[in-house]
Amino acid sequence: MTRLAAVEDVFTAVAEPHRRRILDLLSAGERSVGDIVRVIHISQPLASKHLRVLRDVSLVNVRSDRQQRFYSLNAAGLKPLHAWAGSFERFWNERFDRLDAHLQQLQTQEPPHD
Amino acid sequence: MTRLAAVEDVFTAVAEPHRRRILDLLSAGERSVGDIVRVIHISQPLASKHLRVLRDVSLVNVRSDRQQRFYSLNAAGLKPLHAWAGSFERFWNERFDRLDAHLQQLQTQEPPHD
DNA sequence: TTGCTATATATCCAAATGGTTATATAAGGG
DNA sequence: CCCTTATATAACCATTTGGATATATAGCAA
Repeated sequence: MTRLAAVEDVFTAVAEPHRRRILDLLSAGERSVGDIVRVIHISQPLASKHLRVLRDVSLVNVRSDRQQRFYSLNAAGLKPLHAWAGSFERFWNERFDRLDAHLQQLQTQEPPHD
Repeated sequence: MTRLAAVEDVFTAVAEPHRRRILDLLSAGERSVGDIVRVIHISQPLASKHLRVLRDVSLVNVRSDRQQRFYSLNAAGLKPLHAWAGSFERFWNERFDRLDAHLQQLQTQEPPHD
């Protein structure tokens, strides 16, 4: 494949544990590369590499200040992932059993007069 | 790493598009391997390979009937993924702005008498 | 200029991964 | 028994990937 769809890329980007930890960290606010290196305990080139991946799928943004690059979270990219996983919610959430039954009733039977 | 934690495995298992399509298919009910092959349009060995991965992370179950193996969804394994992505929900869901403010108020101020 | 700091990129490598083809296994039918 | 069907596994291959190491780039300070 020449170019993966952005949504698929998000799934693979998030499959890497270090990258998830970076996103978790950034959820508390923007961080410089040096900060990330110190907190996540990975080498600087590896951090840059992972940040590049996250940037390519638009999960993070960068801001330059002097020699530093401050990365910030762009969590909207996680929405499809959350939505996809959420489409299975009824399988583990009991509340949805009721809802499913209700929706099926609406589909099968006539609409209630009330 | 010798052995990945189950939760991490779920993230990587779900990163593969074919495997997501298999899970989507199984959400409608159990399917034999042959059914999956026909619907997803992949070779039989590849289907078995992907199903093995999904089984190893307990995202699917198998049932034997004569020569056939019927795979069914075990969606509970997706719960951590959904929860993780959901922890970022406030970044794209406006409702959570209100909720955040409310929770912070509860933390900061005294509990209401009512 | 030289040198220091912060970050990105290039290069390389071992391991993992998706995929194919061939083969094994197992269950039924003749 | 042989033959077909259904599925799993083995062997193999090309590509990707996480990671380390070395180098480049850019900003700033002396």
